Amino acid sequence: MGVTVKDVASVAGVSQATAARALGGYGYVSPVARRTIEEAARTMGYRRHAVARALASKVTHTVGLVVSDIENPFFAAAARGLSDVLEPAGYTILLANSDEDLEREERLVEAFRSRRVDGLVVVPSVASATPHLVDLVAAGVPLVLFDRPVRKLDVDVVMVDNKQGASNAVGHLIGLGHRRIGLVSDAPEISSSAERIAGYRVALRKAGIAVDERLIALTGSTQADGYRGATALLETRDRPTAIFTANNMMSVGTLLALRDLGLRIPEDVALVGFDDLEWTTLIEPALTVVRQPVHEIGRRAGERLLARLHGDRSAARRTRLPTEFVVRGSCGAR
Amino acid sequence: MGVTVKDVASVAGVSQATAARALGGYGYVSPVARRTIEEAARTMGYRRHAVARALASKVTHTVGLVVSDIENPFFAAAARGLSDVLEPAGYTILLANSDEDLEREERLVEAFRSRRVDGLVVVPSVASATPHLVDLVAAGVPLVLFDRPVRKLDVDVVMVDNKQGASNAVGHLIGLGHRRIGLVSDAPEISSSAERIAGYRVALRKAGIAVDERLIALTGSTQADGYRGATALLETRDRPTAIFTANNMMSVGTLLALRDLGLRIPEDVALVGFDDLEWTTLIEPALTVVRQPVHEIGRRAGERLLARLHGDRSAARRTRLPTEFVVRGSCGAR
DNA sequence: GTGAAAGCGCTAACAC
DNA sequence: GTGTTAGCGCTTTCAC
Repeated sequence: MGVTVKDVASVAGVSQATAARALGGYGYVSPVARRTIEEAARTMGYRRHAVARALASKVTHTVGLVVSDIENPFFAAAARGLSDVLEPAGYTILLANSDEDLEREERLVEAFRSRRVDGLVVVPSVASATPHLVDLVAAGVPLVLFDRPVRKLDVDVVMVDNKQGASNAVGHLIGLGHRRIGLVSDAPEISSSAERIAGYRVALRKAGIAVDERLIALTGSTQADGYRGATALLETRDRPTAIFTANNMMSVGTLLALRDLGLRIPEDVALVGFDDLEWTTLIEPALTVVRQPVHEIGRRAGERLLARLHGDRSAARRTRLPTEFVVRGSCGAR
Repeated sequence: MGVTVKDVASVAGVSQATAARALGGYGYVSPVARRTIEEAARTMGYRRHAVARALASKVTHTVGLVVSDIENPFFAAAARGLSDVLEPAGYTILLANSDEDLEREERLVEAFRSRRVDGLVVVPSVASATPHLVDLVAAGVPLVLFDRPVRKLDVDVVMVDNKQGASNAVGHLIGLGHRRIGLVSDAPEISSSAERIAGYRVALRKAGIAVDERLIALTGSTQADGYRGATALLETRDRPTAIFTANNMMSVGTLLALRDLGLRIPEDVALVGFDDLEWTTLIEPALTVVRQPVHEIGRRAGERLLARLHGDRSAARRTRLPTEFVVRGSCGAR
């Protein structure tokens, strides 16, 4: 069916090796032969067979990406950033969603390995070094962790300074006079969330405010979970005067809860969220947020992976990008 | 480095062919042999080599997905839907962004073909039958078009009834008494947009209202473009009393323009948008929208592709999913 | 049911 | 520079 290097070679009147060199872009080929071969290839409709090439060369020029859910704007943006650096470099991205489920993540990583990806970028579901990642690293497959580190796994990580970002946000609220500040977050098993929770605690402690555990709502990862968490906090008789939400899903859920309870922002409850999305300036008042450099995270991860793919054997690097605190109306500062 | 079928075979004391049959899950193998082989494979850490398998069997179990931009929530949701049906079926998705650019799209499709994907799902940048897609179809590679059809290309398409959706929306606005209804859309070269524009015209015509071309702002695909388009419409002395935006990007741009001009919704200008996203109920008033079944579109595309992959040779099918008109505050109906 | 042998289409030594 | 010759790891006839 398809035109092979061999076919092109025989038409061009050269050996398969020469045709392969010309078509594959490696080794020496005389300009004359090259032209003849390329001409033949074009008229014959030759198309490089990446699968055969990969089998012979042991390099697939594919990279696996495992995110929690590509529908989460944060991961979509990061995926885009990653693609923007990997694709021009000749790599194709294999995409999969883990839904924060370890078993799924294991299956996906395994599927990618059997497809012999040259490297992997994964958003780890759990913070401890699970076998599927340890084995991967032991086998020498380049791995870049995205958004979250994994304990005792010495690989490149690209993430933001979650603790600092959260602490800034909560500190800002404290500066505004708030003492009872609620936190709505998803599970601390997700290490980025754990760091944000830690940042929340640090800011309070630094201000000499005792952490009231009843003001901390730890829940699932969905918007509905955020809604429930926020509602629980808000329905107590001694409700918080301000809330910090640990990610965009929690922000949406909390916003909805606030509305359903008829609470005004920032008069009744001040709000600061993590993640800056398009709609944050569309709502009234606009949401004060901790903004992450979403594309940059993806790009950096791509660059780190490319370096490894190009043979960089230096020590694992932990890239911590700074967050930006964007003050708008919801915190009550204006 | 890696453990091969051959290695497993020699340890298990069978021929390579038998081991391959047991490990590959095809052909006959006695229960006894199978157990021995699987046991050996497990202890030796055998991992199937999908690349070699693909070369030999001519089936890669990979599917290429080309979207305009994975960051657009519409495409992210569709990608998720696609993944939800393809992944359980054993397929891996190769993802790429075309940015509505034909040349990029061509390069990406070519890259996927050289990787011998079993099938492709693409959101075509242009509505006319360009060679890269025609050749693909001629070569017998299953192709499913996503969101938009391509003229004279007889392949499966999964999309929504854009014209009907747009016409409903505009008709609703007319029913509310509006006569000067503006339209903010991206380029009509994008056929889904062309259909929405057509729906807008149809609704007006049906109501006996002459289409005023000055009320139609055709612009680029970004939110900034939408902002510019809406601003242009709104700054005329005889501005529209209502606006219909053809997609989520245009909606955001228009919302921002409205705010910057100090115009209230729906008092000064009523608004209805295409696409229903999370934030549409977060803003005040909530946005009245034409909702697309985003996941369903992706899932259907996946099912169509699976059918083709499984040998379905029936006539190309055009799946048109219905949209849903969701009335909220921005249109002024409440 | 199992084995031998011939590829799949390409890269990679190595000799010329 | 170019050709020869082995594979890469698996599937796939086709005998037995």
